[in-house]
Amino acid sequence: MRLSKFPLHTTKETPADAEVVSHQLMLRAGYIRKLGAGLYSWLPIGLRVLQKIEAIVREEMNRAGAVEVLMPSVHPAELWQESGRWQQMGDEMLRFKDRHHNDFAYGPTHEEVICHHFRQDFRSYRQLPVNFYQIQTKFRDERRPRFGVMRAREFIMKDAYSFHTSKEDLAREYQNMREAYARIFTRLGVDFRIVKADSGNIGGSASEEFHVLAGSGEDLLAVSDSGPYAANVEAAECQPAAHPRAAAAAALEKVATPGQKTCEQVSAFLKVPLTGKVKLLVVNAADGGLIAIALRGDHQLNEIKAAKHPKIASPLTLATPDAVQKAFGCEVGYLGPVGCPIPLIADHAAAVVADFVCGANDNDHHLRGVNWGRDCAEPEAADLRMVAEGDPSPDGVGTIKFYRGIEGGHIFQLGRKYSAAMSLSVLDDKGQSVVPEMGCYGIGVSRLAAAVIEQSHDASGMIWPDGIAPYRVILCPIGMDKSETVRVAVETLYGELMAAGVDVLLDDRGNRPGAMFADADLIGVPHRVVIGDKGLAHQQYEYKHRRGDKAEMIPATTAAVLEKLA
RNA sequence: CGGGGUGUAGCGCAGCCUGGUAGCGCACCUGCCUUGGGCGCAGGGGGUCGCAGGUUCGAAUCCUGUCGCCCCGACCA
Repeated sequence: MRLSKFPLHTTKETPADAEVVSHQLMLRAGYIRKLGAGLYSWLPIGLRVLQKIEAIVREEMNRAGAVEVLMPSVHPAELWQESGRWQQMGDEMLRFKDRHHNDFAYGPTHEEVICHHFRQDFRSYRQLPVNFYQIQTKFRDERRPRFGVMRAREFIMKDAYSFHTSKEDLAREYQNMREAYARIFTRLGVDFRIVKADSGNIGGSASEEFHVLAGSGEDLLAVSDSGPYAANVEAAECQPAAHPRAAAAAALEKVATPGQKTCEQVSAFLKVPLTGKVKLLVVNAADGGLIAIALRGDHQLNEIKAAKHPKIASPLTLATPDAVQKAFGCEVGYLGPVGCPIPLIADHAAAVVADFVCGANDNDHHLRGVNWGRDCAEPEAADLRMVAEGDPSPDGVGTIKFYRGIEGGHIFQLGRKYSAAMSLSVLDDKGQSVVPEMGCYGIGVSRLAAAVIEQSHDASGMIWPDGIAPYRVILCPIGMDKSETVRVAVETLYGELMAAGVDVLLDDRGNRPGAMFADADLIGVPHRVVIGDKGLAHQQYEYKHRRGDKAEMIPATTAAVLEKLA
């Protein structure tokens, strides 16, 4: 492609509202343009990258035995009412009516639609397993779209849905997809981790996320420093303490702590470490009443784990200050387990603290030297807290270290949640009707383009791996308009590279060298060849890799350039 | 959804407090010049100041309403 015929619009200045580097660079390099909040157009140069990522995804999905389909973005409401998600999805699902006043949704995901098609055509176990995938536009009306295409409302997703006659076969396909995903992420050239995940809204049992590691990532990952364990902090378990609780040594004592409400304040005021304090949170219980959760002073509640506890209301909601005042007769800052008027569950770590400090259930007072079993009832213990950096890994190998990641893929074993709700069935080999097991597997294709940039850029711009670069090589002729020698040389090279099937970009706009180099660096083309009178005088081109800091002279032949690309 | 901010040329911004000819940089057009890291000089085009009301002789500027966008939080693929 000749740049003189290609609409490339780069800027020196960074748009004011772009926060993360990928968003800034995609705007500056003319990859994307904003249409509205969370809505982006892909311009020609950006679309080439998107299509190359799609091509890799398509190749690996096909290789893994999945078959491609294409389903509509617009879904009749009836399907979503049938699964029950018309109500559950809330405002995240965009809804509208057609001219007949019938309800529709713009699909945020396609379980309902694929299930509908499955039941139209599938009757026998002989037709299974099957795995359908598509690469298609989704819309999720995020409350706060941000970071450009990294968290857009409309985005491109590869979603796949598999159907099986047994859990074992589902587990086999899940593993197959896991391997396909690992190949995809590897081919994209990114540093990634596969982590255990909470399955959230989609539901189902086993689920893992594929995260591209990046400081700007919105997810926090708990990864063992020396073992295989890796989980999203939302899903990371915490093991009960390996050591039993120490025996009570201190006497119970009530102390005045005027105005000291937070654990940090009390800890500093009484000069006890945060780990020697127990705090109480009051949340709404599953039975409609209140329930107290005891955590060690330095720990945070994991709301997802807590909401799964049978005694706690789901979704988890904090009790109002008024409700707490009414139940405890004091403010939120002075709660403690001694004389707790409502049921109490303690996190494993809080349950093994001895001689601890806690609120006295009396304004401006705390207790010290408190011990479970002696001063209050032995608590029911559960895993309720957020994992912390430095914790032992739950699998016993290594300690937990935190990383930030961008979720690029998510795989689920759904089980029969949707197949049962949508009344799917096939006959098995004994003529019995069975509800198929389902898996689903997603990749955020447009998000991955941004994620790669987050991991691979420098002060001058993007740095694409060869496999997904918009063009692999850019030719920069110096003084092309003046020098016939340069013009002939670069035209010849350009023609021969095109003939060799190389994605080559020729900067024939007549710019000065500085401007050409700045654009080449910004758009991230991995290989650059400079053709000038100086080099040609010695039958040489100048070659530079985008990652290299120095250029080198190579023979002025197409073969020498092709060798660099190999 | 709660809190904060912002809307002036394609982009980045000043002007607003204290009402009186709408400006700067980049980009764009023309000419000359220049050609190894976003050249230089000269000339030029482009804005109903988000929208709707109001106050005023006069509103980008003051008032009211409304919409868009951004940030923080909560929530969530």
